[in-house]
Order: sequence, then C-alpha cells, then structure tokens
Amino acid sequence: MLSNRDVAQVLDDIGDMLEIVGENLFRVRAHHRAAESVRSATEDVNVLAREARLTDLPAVGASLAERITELVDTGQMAYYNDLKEQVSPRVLELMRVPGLGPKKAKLLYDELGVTTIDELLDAARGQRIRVLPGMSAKTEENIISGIELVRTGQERMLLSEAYPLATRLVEALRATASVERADFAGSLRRMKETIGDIDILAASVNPAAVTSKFTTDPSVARVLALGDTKASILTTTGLQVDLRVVAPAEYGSALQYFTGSKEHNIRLRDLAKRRGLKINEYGIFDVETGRRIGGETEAEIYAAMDLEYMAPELREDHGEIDAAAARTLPAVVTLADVRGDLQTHSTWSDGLNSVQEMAETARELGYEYLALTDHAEKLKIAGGMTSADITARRRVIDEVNSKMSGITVLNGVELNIDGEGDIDYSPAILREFDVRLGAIHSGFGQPREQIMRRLRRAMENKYIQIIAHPTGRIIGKRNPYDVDIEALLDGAAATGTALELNAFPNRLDLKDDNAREAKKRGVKMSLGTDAHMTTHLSYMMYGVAVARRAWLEPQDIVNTYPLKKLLAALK
DNA sequence: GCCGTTTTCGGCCCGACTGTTTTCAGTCG
Repeated sequence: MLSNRDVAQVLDDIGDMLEIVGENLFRVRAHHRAAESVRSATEDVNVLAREARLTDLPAVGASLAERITELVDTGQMAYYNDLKEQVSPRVLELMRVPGLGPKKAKLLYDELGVTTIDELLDAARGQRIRVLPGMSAKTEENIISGIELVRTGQERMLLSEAYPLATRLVEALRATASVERADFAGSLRRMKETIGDIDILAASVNPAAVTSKFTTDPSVARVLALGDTKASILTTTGLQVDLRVVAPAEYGSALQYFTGSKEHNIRLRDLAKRRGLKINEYGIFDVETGRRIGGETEAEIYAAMDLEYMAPELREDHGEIDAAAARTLPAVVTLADVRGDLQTHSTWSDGLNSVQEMAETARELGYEYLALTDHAEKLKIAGGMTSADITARRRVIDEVNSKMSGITVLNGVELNIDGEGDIDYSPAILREFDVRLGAIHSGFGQPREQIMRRLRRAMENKYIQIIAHPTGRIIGKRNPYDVDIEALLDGAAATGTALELNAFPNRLDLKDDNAREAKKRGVKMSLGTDAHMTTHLSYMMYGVAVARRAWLEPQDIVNTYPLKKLLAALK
C-alpha cells in the first residue's frame, strides 16, 4: 500500500519531468504544490481516495484526484508511466546536483549519456561537458564542486545540530561593530525538525565588512562564496551557512522573506497583491503610488497587511494567514511556560546521573518539578527497576525532596508495553508511582493490527497516564512502527490518556502535524526530554518547538500546570 | 493543473545571481 509520502514523491517526480519536457511552468508548480499537500495531509491518501475526498486537499483538483486514485488503486499511473518513457528517471537524479536544473540535466543525459552522479563526475573531470552549447570549463568546475556539496551535505541535519552553531555565529556577528542586527532565518528559525542549511541575516551600513568578518570565523573550513552582501561557508563540521547582509531599513522585510516558508510567502504575497500591495525582501509597497509602507521590522509587514504577527514556527501555510486575519491565532506555548520535565532517567535505570544531580539541574532550569521515570523491570536492557530498586529509589527521592527546596522530584516510571499490550508490576506497586508512562520498546516490525492492539490495551490500562514516544521513530535511523495515527489519537481522547511530545532531538515524537491533530480531539500532551543525563534536560526547547509548530497552547500541555493541577489532570 | 469578494478564463510570488547572453536563459531560494 502506498503512503502519502510515496504518492507525494510520484507527484514531485511528475513535476520535475514536466519541467524537463518543457511543459507550462504553472502546471509543473501545480504538481509540486499538490505533492506538498499530500505529504503534509493528516488523513491517509488511501482513505481519501476511497471516499472520493481527495479534492478536499488544497492544490488537488479533479484531474490529479483521478490520477492519484488510479495510483493508490492499482499501484500504477498511466500518465506517470508515459512520462517515464519520455524522460528517464536518471535525469531527475542528476537534478539533485546544485546548479543543474531540468535543462542542463537533460542536455547532459541526452548528449553524453550521463545517467548517474558518478558518471557526471567523470564527464566533468574528463572535460567532456565544455563542448556542449551553453557549457564551459567553468560549468565543469561548478558541477564538480556541486557534487562535492551534495555528498558532504547530503543528509539534512537535526535541528539540535544546527541550532547551537547558528546561535554562536549570530552572536559573533552581533558582537561585530558594523552589525546592527543579526538573526538566523529559514527552516532553522521556523524550528523544523531537520535543517538543510543555515541562513543568517544581518543588518549593516557596511556590508562588506560583515561578510569578510563572517568568512574568517574559526569554524570556517571553506569559503564557498564571498561578495559584498552575500557569503557562504562550509564549516569544519560540514554544514553550509549562508549569510546575507541588508540595509537596516530593510531588515524586517528581508527577515520575513528569508524565514519563509516559501509556501507562507507565496500565500502572503498573493494576498498582498489582491489588496494592491507588493511585498518583496526590500519592503512592503503600495502598488499604485509606489510608496513604501514599511519593512524595517517584520511586525510592520504583517501589520500593513492587517494580520496578527505570526511566530516563525507557524509560517508553513497551514492556515496561519487566515487565522491571523481573523485574529484567532493561538497563543502558542513557550519554554517559560513549562514547569517540569515528565520523562527523565537516572542511575536507577540507564541514566548517567543521580537523583540529586538531576534534581539540581532541573532546579537550575527553573522547574517546579521533575518526574524521574526510570525504566521498569521488564526492560532488562535498560537496567529496569526491580521492586527492591523501586523501594530504594523512593527513599532517595524522599530524602532529596526533604532537603532541597524549590523543586519536587516525582516518583515516576516508564513502563514497558509488551507484545501483548501488558505492562510490568502488580497494581499494588503501580499505585505507588506519581507519574506512569507506557512505551513500546520492542516488536517494531509488527503488523499494524498487533501494534494497535498493544497501544489500545495500554491506553485502556488505568495505570498508564501517558504514552511515551507514541510512534517510535528515530529521525534518520528508524521509521515509526506501523501506527494508525487516527486510531491512536481517538484512543487517547476516549481513555483520557495523554500523549508525549518527546523532546529528544532525534525522536521529536509525536511530530508536529500529529500533535496538532491530537489537540483538535482534545487530547492532552506531555513534554518530556527523555534525558539520560543532566545535559539532556536542556533539550526541552526542541519539544517546545514541536508544540509551537503544532499550534499548542499552555493548556494543551499538562506540564505547564502547577504540580497539584498536573497530578489531578493525569489519569 | 488549480482556482475564484476582479475571474469558470486567464492568471498563477518575485527577485537575484551566474554565465556567456551581445539582450538573455537557466537556476535558485
């Protein structure tokens, strides 16, 4: 069965192939927009096709609905197959090299028979490209360095890898005399779970001084480009960072533009146009008079459009512009709203720090409480607690609580949901805990029915208050087990079980769109870092980012509540 | 190919850079 992702990939491929054969560019774009719509849809494309509701998806009209239905029904799409007769999928591969678009990729394929990136590299090194029309020795150089870039920066990096580096680079710029303002922009500012490259924006009246300072930062391995207003570097850790320097008066419009998302900006400009306004990276203008209305700050842009200011995390064209116009944007949660961490581990299972050390760090972070949710007995690999361990740890927790003020350590546990959906311990032991998580740690390859039976039984279990990392995915390493998200969310709503937003950077599970769907059903969520050492406690910001992208407000998240209210809210 | 408070036809975000262009095509974000 095809997933939304698979269908989206086919649509993207069709878009690329149409571009290669020289089709109308708006038709090309329509396919890419539909691909994104399918990819980010919360409903299963198979269900939508069966119920003839595909056209409910934005950017999917009658024509694409019919072709998508054919694809999910038969696994084939005649239109796609015909295109593949005309355009080799190999050409699409070549287009992944920066600098190679549809025209050049096709030319290389047609004239030189280049079908892989390896062959492309050989052709460039063998100086066989320069003889083609519009190509030169310079083109060959660009292709070679483009391939290098594709290979080094192939994988998108985790938000947690990009964020600290970008923060440091921005702070270095802000400390530079000629810099008036500096921020990172792009997907990093929107706090997406993975980042392609890092975009930084600065305001200065002396831009050349800024770019030259930037390219001499100690973290620079290679300068990819250096001009008066733009520079690109490759860091020693292999990340690409682009800097753009603008005039102070244009800073807000540039920041808005470079923060994106592309889809958000398209929607915004479309709306501007219909109101007789024009937005570009230099400001917002009245089309008729040409008068500049604003652009020094982002707030000016949105205000001139009569829109509420939108946090960067919301700018995905997922309804935020309509909500901003209607003044119904959510007051999204902030890190400061979080009063405690609800998934952490200590030396009593597989953590690296003691109860005392974890409590001290939690207090430094300004928390009111910290749930120590060490693994339960059955998870032997993680040093799960025996009943004797539980008693002993309880004494330690009581002692820490009695001598430390300003923080309450909660006696928690991460129970293991076994292959049948059962959990550890007798009711007598279970009742002792203040906070009880349930999680799947095995059987990731089981069929959907079995996974869902386990999850359903766990949610129906009166002792399990929170399902931890509900889909089990590890970004870049492991796909989620076969969860029926709709059924999971419905089950959580029906049983009053909270779902975790696991903040560990390679988990981020639930992910943003699922969490947003959960909120719509009234499901409460719980932020936990899954910290296995004190330094992990600071990962909370990444979980908050997911919550913000999911439009969650403090009342949707149980650990924004004061302690008493938290304990009352948990099942 | 999609879509509608200008429109069911005729638009569709918009600007910059690169390279080889003698006035512009291709690519990118």
